Amino acid sequence: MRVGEAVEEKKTLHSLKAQEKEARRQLIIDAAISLFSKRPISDVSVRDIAKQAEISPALIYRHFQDRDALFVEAFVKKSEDIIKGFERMMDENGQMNAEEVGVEFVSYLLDNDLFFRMMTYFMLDTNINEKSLHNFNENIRRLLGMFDEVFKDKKTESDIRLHSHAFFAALNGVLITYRQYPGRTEKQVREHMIQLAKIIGKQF
Amino acid sequence: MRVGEAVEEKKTLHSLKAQEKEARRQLIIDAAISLFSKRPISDVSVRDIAKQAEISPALIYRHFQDRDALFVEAFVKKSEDIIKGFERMMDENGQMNAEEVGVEFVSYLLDNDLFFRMMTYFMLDTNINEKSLHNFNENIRRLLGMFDEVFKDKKTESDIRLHSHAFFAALNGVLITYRQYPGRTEKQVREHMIQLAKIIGKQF
DNA sequence: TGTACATCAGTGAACGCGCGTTCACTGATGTAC
DNA sequence: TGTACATCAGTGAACGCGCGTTCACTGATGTAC
Repeated sequence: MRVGEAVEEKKTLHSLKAQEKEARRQLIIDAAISLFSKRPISDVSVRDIAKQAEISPALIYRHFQDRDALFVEAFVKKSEDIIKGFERMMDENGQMNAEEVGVEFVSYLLDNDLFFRMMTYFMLDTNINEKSLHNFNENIRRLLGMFDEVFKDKKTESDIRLHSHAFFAALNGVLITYRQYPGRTEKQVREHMIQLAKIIGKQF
Repeated sequence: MRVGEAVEEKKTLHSLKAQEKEARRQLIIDAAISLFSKRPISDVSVRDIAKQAEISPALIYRHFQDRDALFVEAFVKKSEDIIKGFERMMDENGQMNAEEVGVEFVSYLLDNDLFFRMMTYFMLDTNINEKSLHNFNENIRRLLGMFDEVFKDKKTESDIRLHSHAFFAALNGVLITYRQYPGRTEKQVREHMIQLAKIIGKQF
């Protein structure tokens, strides 16, 4: 039994260690996210992140292969948080029609504008590794699942997913296209986007 | 009269000079565009552009205030070219309904993918000066004008522009959202986007 | 027509900087006997 | 229980590089008298 106990304890110690390591990893990722929220992603350096996390830059390379790997993990984690937040909001609101969902979606993503800043940043040139990409796609699929709910009574089975795709893309387009509307205040931009979301929602 | 002639000649010489200068400017801009087409915009340096234009890097600063000014001019020029190309295509095709326009738009911008790469690049952090922004907006307005044509019989006056905005944004969204569809070939992505453009076109 | 001077496109090399990443080391903790 | 050794998180400084931009200069062309 003693041998068994020893092994048990060793396992626990090891897993505690692993947990600590994971926690430190997350601290680094959180530091990155915090900086991404404050300024353009391309202006954030490894040194900046180390400083924010109050560690040496060298330590980052004990947790991540390179700068890109850290950036991608931060992106995937923050996306997940944002999508989960939207999910929670949808649950609270209960059943909604397309117009209402559209308005909620646009409004929520205007409040969480890092989502699109990250999306566009990573679309431009970064190569995302298999595992992170899979993780990210899982989140997007959940998001599309929420859109499916809207159409589930009105369309035939095979059309549902296609309409979700189209609706989702259309709302993304509103958010991206009018982001920097010249000569309009932030509030006016928001109102215009919501108006467009309503128009699109009505059609679907 | 002699004096008058002299002035006339001087003017001409001066304007010839100015034309030459403008031509050299355009060569630099074209070199930039040519590199943007080949690789990620953020990977293109002033030295690269100088090399492509077969001039010294220092000369670029005799024509442009700084790197960003050159990048923005290249962006505005190429956007204009692409939008003009679309305009020409629309003219050739004659009157079209929303579904047809949607498919043409998506298809054309897939062939000219630099447009969205530039759009997203410049949306992220670059500050565009007043004059260039004005120029760019003029082009976008012409584009929206083409969309107006689609709705001009079906909607009331005040609704036309709003519907153009919504339709334009929705199609942009399709192009941006499914750009990097995991596990699909370029051809499959194109087909999916066109399918979505049709769905959106039908609703409008 | 000839000459002194001004202008300006154009250059290659250098400046100064910040970046991602690695090096060589420290010191705390765990392990084996 | 004490001691020698292994492991590994963590560090500050350094490496090497490429960037945007400027410097100090050249040489061709135009201008004035």
